[in-house]
Amino acid sequence: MNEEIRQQKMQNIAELRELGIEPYPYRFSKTHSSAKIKEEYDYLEASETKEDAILSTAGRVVALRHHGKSAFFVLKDDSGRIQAYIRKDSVGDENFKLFKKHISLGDFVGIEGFPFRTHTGEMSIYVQKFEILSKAIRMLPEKWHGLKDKEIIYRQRYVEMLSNDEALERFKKRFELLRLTREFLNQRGFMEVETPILHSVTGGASARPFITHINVFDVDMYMRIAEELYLKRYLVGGFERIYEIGKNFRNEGISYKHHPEFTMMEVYQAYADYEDMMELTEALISSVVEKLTGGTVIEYQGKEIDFSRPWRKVKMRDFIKERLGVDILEDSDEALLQVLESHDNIPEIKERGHLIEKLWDLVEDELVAPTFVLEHPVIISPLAKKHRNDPRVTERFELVINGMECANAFSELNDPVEQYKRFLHQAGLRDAGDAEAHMMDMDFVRALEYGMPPTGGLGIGIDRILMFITDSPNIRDIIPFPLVRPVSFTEEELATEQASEKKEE
RNA sequence: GACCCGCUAGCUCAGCAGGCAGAGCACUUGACUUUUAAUCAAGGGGCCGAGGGUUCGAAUCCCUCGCGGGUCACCA
Repeated sequence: MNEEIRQQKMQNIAELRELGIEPYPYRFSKTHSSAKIKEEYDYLEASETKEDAILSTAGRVVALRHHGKSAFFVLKDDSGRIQAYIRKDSVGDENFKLFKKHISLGDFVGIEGFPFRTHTGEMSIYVQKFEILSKAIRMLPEKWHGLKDKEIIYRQRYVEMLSNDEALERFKKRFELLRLTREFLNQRGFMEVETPILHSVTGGASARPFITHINVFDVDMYMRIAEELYLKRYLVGGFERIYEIGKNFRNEGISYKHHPEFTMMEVYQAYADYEDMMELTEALISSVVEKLTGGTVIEYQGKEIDFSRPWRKVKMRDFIKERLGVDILEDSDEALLQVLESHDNIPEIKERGHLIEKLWDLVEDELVAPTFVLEHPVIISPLAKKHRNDPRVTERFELVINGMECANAFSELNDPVEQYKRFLHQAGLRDAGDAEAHMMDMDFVRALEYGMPPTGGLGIGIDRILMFITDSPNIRDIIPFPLVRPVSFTEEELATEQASEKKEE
């Protein structure tokens, strides 16, 4: 970074200490957020003051305009921005000199004063006292264009948050979504539970896991790829309505819709089936979308997406047959492969399940509005119950929005013998080189042998839903601290080291 | 993993027929007591991502590497 500016900042801090002013003090009594001030004194007319309403607020200085014997500055806090006005005759000569010399863009400042509205109508605080709360050494990104460098945005998200107001709002929406989801489920009588993240056998999804090592047992373990199998153990144990919101880890590629570490919400309801889960999905997602965007029709990357209920339902078999002319239940492997070849989309593993998944991928993009895709074949659904009317398919659905899979649910398979057979088939695929096939989980089979009630289960990809709500083109935009390739910090260390030596002097 | 694009001041970006490294904001100094992308005057600031090559001369052309972005492939 700019060494000259850094030196100036360090010099500035040293001077403050000489004046007996601590640049990093301990606390400040903040009575009002910026938003609260604007709300509470909204009635003030232009040029009107409210001198008897002494209040205090604090935030980061994000704009500063000196005018000789007065100055305007803007404090940013987590509710917004508020302008402050300071003048020589309001704080005294000494304090004003201190302000001019030692308050810079980027610093945290606490102020006390009263609200007023300027001639031009801007709600402001007339500063009577101010206090340095934390000095910044680094310079803020440009005020007008904001921060645009994707590398800084992803690697130093805090810089994006502090400089681009939109970023703070985007992440507030993320946590608001989590809050609303919990509220919705709690209201329906679901209890939030937790399951392990370190698994000796991991399952519940088709994915490559991360491998880690536990020293006390001296064995490798997996980071979970799904919460599913442990949540169902709760059902065996006697819980009836549970959910978990947590991180899953999949050691696979990164794309605009894939991130190795992502947030999944899974819900399980005893005595329910996939139809009930469909109702739950529709109700939950349309409710949070409406609360967070203010409507049921959203604009996503210039495209209109309508979340109004009820959502469209298509059977996987029918949709593929309609678009590609091939029947995934009746036609031979060769016939399926032929269609894939004609679309230049040949899977590495030529097993029937993979062929079906590949065929689906070809048509999935056509679904823009939220659509339930129903009745996946048994072969690609090792944890779902067979359909009550057709043993070739399962009672399962996936929710597709704008070509992206956002939820997955089924009437949970609870027949232990059947589950064992399904695992065996998957184990066969693993042996044949499919690294994403499910692992045999004998403890889970044993759990089912004790009896699990008929259960509806549902998983929702929280990040993807959030992409639509915030109109974000890339999943990394709504993951606060996305995975980045590690880099060295030699330059940063050197600069800080020099500063620390200077401080010792 | 393959292909394409990018990397120049703290930030946003020019400069790429090869010829002294630029602007705006930010920073420093000064003026200014209702500004809001404040204004005015003066000034400082660069390993042009790294390394190698071509050339009298490279930010600019070529090669290798690093980091990032996008598209495709695998995956939710």
